[in-house]
Amino acid sequence: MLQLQAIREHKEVIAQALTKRNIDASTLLEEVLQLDETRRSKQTQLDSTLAESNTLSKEIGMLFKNGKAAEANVLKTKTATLKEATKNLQEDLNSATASLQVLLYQIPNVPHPSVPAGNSEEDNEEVFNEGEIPKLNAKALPHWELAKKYDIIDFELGVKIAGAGFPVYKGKGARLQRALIAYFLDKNTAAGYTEIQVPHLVNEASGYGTGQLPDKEGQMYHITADDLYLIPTAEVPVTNIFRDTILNAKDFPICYTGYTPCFRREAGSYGAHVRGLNRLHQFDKVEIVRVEHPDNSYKALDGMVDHIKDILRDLKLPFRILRLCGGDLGFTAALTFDFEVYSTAQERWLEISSVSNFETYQANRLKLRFKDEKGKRQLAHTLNGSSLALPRVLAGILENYQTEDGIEIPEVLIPYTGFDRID
RNA sequence: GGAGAAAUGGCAGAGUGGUCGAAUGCGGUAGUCUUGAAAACUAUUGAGGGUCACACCUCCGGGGGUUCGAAUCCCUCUUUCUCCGCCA
Repeated sequence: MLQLQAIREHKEVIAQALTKRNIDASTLLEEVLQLDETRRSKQTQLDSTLAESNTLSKEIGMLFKNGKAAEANVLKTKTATLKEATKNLQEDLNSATASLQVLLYQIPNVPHPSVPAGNSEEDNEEVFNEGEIPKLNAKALPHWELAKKYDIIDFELGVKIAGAGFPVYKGKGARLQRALIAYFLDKNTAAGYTEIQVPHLVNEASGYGTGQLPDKEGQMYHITADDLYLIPTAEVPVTNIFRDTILNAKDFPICYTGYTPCFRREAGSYGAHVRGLNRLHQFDKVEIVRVEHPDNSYKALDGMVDHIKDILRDLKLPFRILRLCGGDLGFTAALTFDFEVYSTAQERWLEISSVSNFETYQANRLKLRFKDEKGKRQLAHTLNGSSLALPRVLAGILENYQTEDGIEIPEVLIPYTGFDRID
């Protein structure tokens, strides 16, 4: 959520920056300012009415104490009208505040100056590319066929138990999943991230805190009986640790990592690109989350990007990094780098990580602040990234490491799997 | 799931209808003293809105109500603790 003060001061600049997302927010911003104006004037009226009735109440108290009941009763009738006015003003104020909130929820984050203009993923800017794309033999298979051939992932069984998009991992497939999770967590903790385990279900306030609500309402599984949501990413519970908190400047940087399953309804997804592990309703992911001083957040973002590069080098997977264009940028992000691994058998790039700086957008909703050096409170910056999402890493490994008679295991994972090939 | 008790500032803890945004202690910050530190002493120390700055308004778990006036009374929800039941 954008800060009102920023909108008041830089309306034009913000509207201009939002055109990169291909939206014209100028009327919306104008409405926000007008509503804010209304809200403040109602607030002022309410305040002075309350002040008046507070004064009267005190006088009435004094009069009763001094035995002047008659005079007190005269004042009482006066407070009745004030009370009525208070009630109306309070209602006006509440409705102005609520409408303002609704409007603010509709405005996405302002893109960082480096974000390229563009409409779709076609316009994302490749900023880095590394690793040899292996030459596979003609009989190379996509991972869903490999999964069947070596009996390591059973998609049909998942359909029977839950539905499409809920695979069952078996034998070495299951072990490889566990190995990847353990390896990622070890790698992240070695880089200074503190490992935590968080709830996999969150309440509504948490959904609003990180911006999944109301924007992505239909994409989360909602348990109506208890009004809880299954998390679409660990970002939600981990970042919400800091909802309604005031940190000290010396607490930075705050670095957390956690493994969770992620649940996504993926309503509206279809087609060949959702085959196999490419798009699932439930998948595993290890996430990194940072809370930073505003002065340091972009340096932190670079650090996270470097960290993920390092993991992919370890795994010896060919990858590239994209700077997302305005049209492809998530609602809450100011700048996002996507990591993609090349799937040789599918002959396409698979997104395996997304690293973003949200600046104060989430912090404003979360009320995540810190006391700066002068003791003044200001909003912190939040960042997060996948480190990494399992299914497509698994797909990349299966496809790129396949040989005619088995699948090799990347060297760094062997201590975790306890085997060096699947055959 | 049943019965009972509770929820107050960073923490502990007073406050049962008016001058309470809230005693006191601890903690934090600044200062005095000291070569330095500790101790002691002094001052200061919650959040949000609003204002150029004041004023002013709101907040004692959340929501609603009674009252001229609510931390204090009533209703409701949530959470915590104790006992019983169940249980990985």
